[in-house]
Amino acid sequence: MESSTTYSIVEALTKAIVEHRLHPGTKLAEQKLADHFGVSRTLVRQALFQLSQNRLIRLEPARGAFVAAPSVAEAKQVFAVRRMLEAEMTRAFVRDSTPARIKSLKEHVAREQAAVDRADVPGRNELLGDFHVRMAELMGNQVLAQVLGDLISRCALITLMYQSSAAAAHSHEEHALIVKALAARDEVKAVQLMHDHLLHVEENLIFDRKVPSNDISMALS
Amino acid sequence: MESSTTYSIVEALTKAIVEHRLHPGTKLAEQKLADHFGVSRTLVRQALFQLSQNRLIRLEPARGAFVAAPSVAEAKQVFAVRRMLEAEMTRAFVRDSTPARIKSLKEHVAREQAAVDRADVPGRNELLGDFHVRMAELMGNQVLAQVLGDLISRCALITLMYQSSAAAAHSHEEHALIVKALAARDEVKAVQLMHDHLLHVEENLIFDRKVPSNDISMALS
DNA sequence: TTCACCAAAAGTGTATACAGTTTTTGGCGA
DNA sequence: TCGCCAAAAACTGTATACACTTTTGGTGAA
Repeated sequence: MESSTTYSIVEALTKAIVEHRLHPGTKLAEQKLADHFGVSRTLVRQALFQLSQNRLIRLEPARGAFVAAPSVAEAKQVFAVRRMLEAEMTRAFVRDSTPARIKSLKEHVAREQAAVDRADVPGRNELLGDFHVRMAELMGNQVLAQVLGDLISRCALITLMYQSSAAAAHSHEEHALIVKALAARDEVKAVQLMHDHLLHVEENLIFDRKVPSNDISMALS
Repeated sequence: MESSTTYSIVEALTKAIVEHRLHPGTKLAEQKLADHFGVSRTLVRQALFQLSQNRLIRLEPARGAFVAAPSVAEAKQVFAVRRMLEAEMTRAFVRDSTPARIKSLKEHVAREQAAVDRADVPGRNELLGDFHVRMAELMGNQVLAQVLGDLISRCALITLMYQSSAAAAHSHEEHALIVKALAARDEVKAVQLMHDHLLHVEENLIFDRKVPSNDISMALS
């Protein structure tokens, strides 16, 4: 079960949504997607169902699939959960940190820096989210990494939609500070920095945008 | 999209798996399930896909669906994440606790007590898990409640499979102590109790069972 | 002009058909 | 008796068909 074709459709749509080629509210008609990908509606429906579980789209009974437009309230809730989870994750990270783990995080921050330097906005945004998933992975807890990954992809739409470029740069700086505290094994400081970092990201969201458009083929091609 | 029929199949299978009428490793053939529920394979496949996302079953390409048998390692990881999340949740709960919330938790614990008293094992087990979800819901954070609910249902198989009856009773007592600390607004103690509680649940799991059986119709009827 | 209404078009929800793969079975030979 | 292989059966993966619902577009009356 579970073909790679379905997965590739999920990937393509995810990318299109996260990169804003498909705007919130846009209807995703099954037959149009099926034609575009050259498959039957069956596979498209599987993909849409999975995307709905990822909260990237909304399924309305008998009406179809629409690109999600997460509410401000939902965004705040997601960030609240992330603060809970990541504060403790940071604490645990310090408690059994190793030179290899610190090194890996430092390398990640360096990649962020590179993306910022060359003004690679999509690359930078992806790396900024991955920083947090990376920490989870380094702790060797697959479940943690997956849960956190879900949360981050769940608010990916939000951050990418509402985060200013300046705020993104700020995020990168805070990552560097967090790694520094981790390297110093300063538990209290690291936890505090992580907590504040997530608070800052949330505070810097600008909830006042608007976007039209709805051409599926154009967005995907 | 998303019919209630699919949902009812998911419910029925979830119940059967969690209540151990379907044992880990049992194959769930689509046509047999379709016949049993009186629907086409289409709906069964949707249900199976959803169950695989809930980690209650495993989908193997071209081979089919099997009731999941979570590994010990995975169980430990799930509990680690729960400790992280719930420690902070408890902290947040104390910080803005209200008499109504405390009352609601006390009532829940009373229901647990009732289930224990009348030796209602399935009811007790469900309530023991719900205690934690209840806390999340009371905080008014839907996302938190959902994430925690997923984690709990994810290890439902484990706890229900490996938890001794004595350990379950112990869980109930610890819930009562946690509520007491919450009512007293003793943040440090409440967090400590919650942390230890989850540690105890994990420690009391007995990883040495075995089960055969594979008759789908019998398990579901 | 605006609104209500109805028929046609488009779209979703479920069942079924069919191709390709895996599992089972039965028989043959060592 | 056991292992091995091929044919059959069973099952999964994808496409298609069809019923039912929603949307659309236009017509007529207020």
